[in-house]
Amino acid sequence: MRYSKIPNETIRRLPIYLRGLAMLAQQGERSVSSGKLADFVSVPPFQIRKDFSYFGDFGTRGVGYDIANLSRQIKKILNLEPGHKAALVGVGNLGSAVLAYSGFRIYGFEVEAAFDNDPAKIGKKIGRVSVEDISKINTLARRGIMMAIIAVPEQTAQQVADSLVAAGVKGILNFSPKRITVPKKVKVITIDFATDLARLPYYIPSS
Amino acid sequence: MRYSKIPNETIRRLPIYLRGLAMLAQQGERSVSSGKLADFVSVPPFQIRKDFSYFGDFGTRGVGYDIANLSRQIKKILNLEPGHKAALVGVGNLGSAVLAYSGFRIYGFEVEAAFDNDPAKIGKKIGRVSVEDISKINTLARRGIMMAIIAVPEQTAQQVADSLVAAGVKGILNFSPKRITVPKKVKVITIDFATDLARLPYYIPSS
DNA sequence: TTATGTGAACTATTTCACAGCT
DNA sequence: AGCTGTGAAATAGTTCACATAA
Repeated sequence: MRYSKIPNETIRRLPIYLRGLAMLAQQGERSVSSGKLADFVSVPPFQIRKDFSYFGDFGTRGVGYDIANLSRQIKKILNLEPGHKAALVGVGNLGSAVLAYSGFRIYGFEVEAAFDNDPAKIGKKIGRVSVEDISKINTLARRGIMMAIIAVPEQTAQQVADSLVAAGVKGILNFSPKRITVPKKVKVITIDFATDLARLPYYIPSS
Repeated sequence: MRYSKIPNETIRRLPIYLRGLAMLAQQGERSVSSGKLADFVSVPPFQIRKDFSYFGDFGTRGVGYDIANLSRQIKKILNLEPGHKAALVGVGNLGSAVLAYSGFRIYGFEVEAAFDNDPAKIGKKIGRVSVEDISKINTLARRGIMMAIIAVPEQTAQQVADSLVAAGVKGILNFSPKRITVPKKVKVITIDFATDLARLPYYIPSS
């Protein structure tokens, strides 16, 4: 089944596997079976094997997968080069949480730039980055930043998306519930936690 | 096809429709066709009609859907009674963003309680709620709160989940990347934005 | 006319069972 | 003996075309 069409769901799971592998490596493990990895990531073993099988033979029969090698392969598939840079737009509570979050590191990411339109925030240093005026978004291309995180109020989300696209950004992680419109070649992933919360009661039996 | 098994994906889309309807209502519209709603929510019209058809005949042929009625029906399906209460655990940047977010309102939600283990935060009033000591989680049942949002560092996420389950919580929105383990009857929805960011480069052509 | 509701075809994804290496 | 890799079956979800009702 090698090199056939890859399910989107498989791509969605790869970063989860990567984190599981990072945890196992940290525990000093060198190799892992699909069964053991399954316990870490809550994905059934046959699903894990099938997912990997789309890309190649990464394991050794009777043994399992070499953690370092498998991690390298997944990173290659996902295009995760070390030192990948992302920009953040909107340094409110949510944006600050994103800036403070260290969980991007295992994916080789760094949030390298932050923008806001609030003069009180511009110039402030949060963690390792200084907050820049939102009008400076147009410098992203020359700084080699092609991914951005939108964490602004929904009224300004589309406008920010337009600036980002104009600045050459190719991928956007969008926290605003407003569906933003971008050219087809730009990939948008939206995280909308109000809708996620809203479907929780459906799965709760009585009340 | 009425009353047959409902796709999970349909349930996932219902809150999105609800927001679209709320926006249309705010613009003074009283009725809407699947085609017009499609423009608002970026879901194709036939998908919208099919989704509704699992639950009943909500529209009028040749006319469309009555916005007020359709909203009421969707809320009933999702079990969204007005005044639904949720608790927040972890009042860091992310938790504060959740507390400040007004987008829950159209779903009839209110974040009614907030907990943290930091003495500097306990007792502080953020928006309408006072931060309580995390040991008070056990009061949730008697306060009629059955849903919770976990926004704590991943090391403590499982422990918090255990307390919440012990306190009778039936649904959890989990922002920590650690897969938390709960009894089967408790529904967990995980939002893991690092993994979402990590698959963005896959969809970006060159680099 | 106009727009819904839906069976049927199609496509995507998961699950299983087991052959095949090490 | 143990664990991977994968075809084939089963399940889930999407898309279409059109009969049907206002």
